[in-house]
Amino acid sequence: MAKKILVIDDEPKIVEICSDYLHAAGFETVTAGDGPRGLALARSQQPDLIVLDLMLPGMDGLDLCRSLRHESNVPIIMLTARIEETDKLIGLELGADDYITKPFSPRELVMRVRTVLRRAGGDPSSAVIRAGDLTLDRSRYEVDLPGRTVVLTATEFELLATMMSQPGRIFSRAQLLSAVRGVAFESYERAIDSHIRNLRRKLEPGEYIVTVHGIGYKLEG
Amino acid sequence: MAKKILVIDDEPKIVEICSDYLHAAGFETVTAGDGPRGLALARSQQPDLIVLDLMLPGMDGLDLCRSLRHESNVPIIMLTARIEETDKLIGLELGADDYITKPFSPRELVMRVRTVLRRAGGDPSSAVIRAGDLTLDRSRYEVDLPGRTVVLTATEFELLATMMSQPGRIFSRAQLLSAVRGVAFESYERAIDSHIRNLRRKLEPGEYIVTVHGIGYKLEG
DNA sequence: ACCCCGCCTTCACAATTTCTGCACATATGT
DNA sequence: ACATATGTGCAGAAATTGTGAAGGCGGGGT
Repeated sequence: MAKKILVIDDEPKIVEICSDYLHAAGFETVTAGDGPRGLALARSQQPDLIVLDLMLPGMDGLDLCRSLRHESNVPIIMLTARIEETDKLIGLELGADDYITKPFSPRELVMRVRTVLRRAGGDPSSAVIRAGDLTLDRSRYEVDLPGRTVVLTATEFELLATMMSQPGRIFSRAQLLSAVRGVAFESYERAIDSHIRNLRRKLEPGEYIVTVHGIGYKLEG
Repeated sequence: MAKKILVIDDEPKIVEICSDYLHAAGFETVTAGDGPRGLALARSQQPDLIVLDLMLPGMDGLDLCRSLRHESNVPIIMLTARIEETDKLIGLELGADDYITKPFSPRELVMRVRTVLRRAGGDPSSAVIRAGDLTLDRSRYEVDLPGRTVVLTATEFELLATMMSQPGRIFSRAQLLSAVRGVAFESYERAIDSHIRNLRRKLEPGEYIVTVHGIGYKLEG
């Protein structure tokens, strides 16, 4: 299946060129000319990668990048006008996966897109997972939320990690159970309810876990 | 002076990507495509840090990791395949300084390399590790804490040194055992419990060692 | 060679933490 | 209002860790 790339830039020319070359390289593309529309498309289209201009009218690319990072782990390639800005980007630890300085050749763009996709494409379980203002660190077995660190039990931790790996996706109790206890584990599915409750209590007053009546649970997203 | 990084992986593309980004980040790099060559380079080049793929032709990455550990204290970052659902502790069983799951982003690699180097950096000449209140002196097999000096046994010392090398990071019993006994010695994992207990008693009344139920132990931090 | 002593390992059992299963109260959707 | 699904409190079950004690092994001294 073709990977979907979202291109966000205020210069129609740039957008068109990027889109054309990415198409030619076998990618599906979606485009936006400003920040707000880009953010909306990122949410509705769930692209596999985003190419984002640093300078945008209406919403700064920097803010947009930060917003996007809060909701998903989608790979982002930043387009920057100057080399100096590049240093800032790295220094700020924006969370972009790569950057390209303008002017750039379309060939280079395609190459970078392929490269980033190859190594960042859908990795559900790295040591650190972020979703919204939750940050989960496997190597420390801790979850940070604004202002404090929460200690979770192993089961609660795996439960949260599973949901955080794909914010917004709905998981059935059976799926959550197998994620926590390994495959084919016969048990009372509603034991999950108890763990969800304990998790919610520890995450208070935040409302992170959403109940989907009749289906299961999901992380807000 | 630029730090020298040795990258060992059988996939030329991976090696190239790592090498490029490390170069861009100001490191000097040396590369090897298989285990034996990697071991030889580690000996002849004496790199400041090694990035090592877990899966290698000719010589398993894990064996190589152990061999390297026997000869020097060079920091090692392991590259591992995607974590299986059932194997939530794969990262803890490696006995390396850190690990990264593939696919990974270049910023993540560079960040981890910097972190590990900073951790291991200190002054190589004085075998002293500090973490919070604790100061550990390898040349004397002693630990200083506020107000007094405690004498430890060899096992207790290595145990504490391992945890102090990365405060806050969790270590499984298996990992602590291999850190203390060199390799993954087949032995009763809960022997670690006894040493932890003895360590705690000697460190009283401080609460330095934290139990993470179902996972292992870690140093506060 | 023999004994003593410190250290590591192992075991059995107690203490503690976490998980599961229920019963019943609430909430949701038709 | 009815049928179904979810939230909650709790107690027993299950799993994990803490602890004290005993045995093994090896080094040093006699």
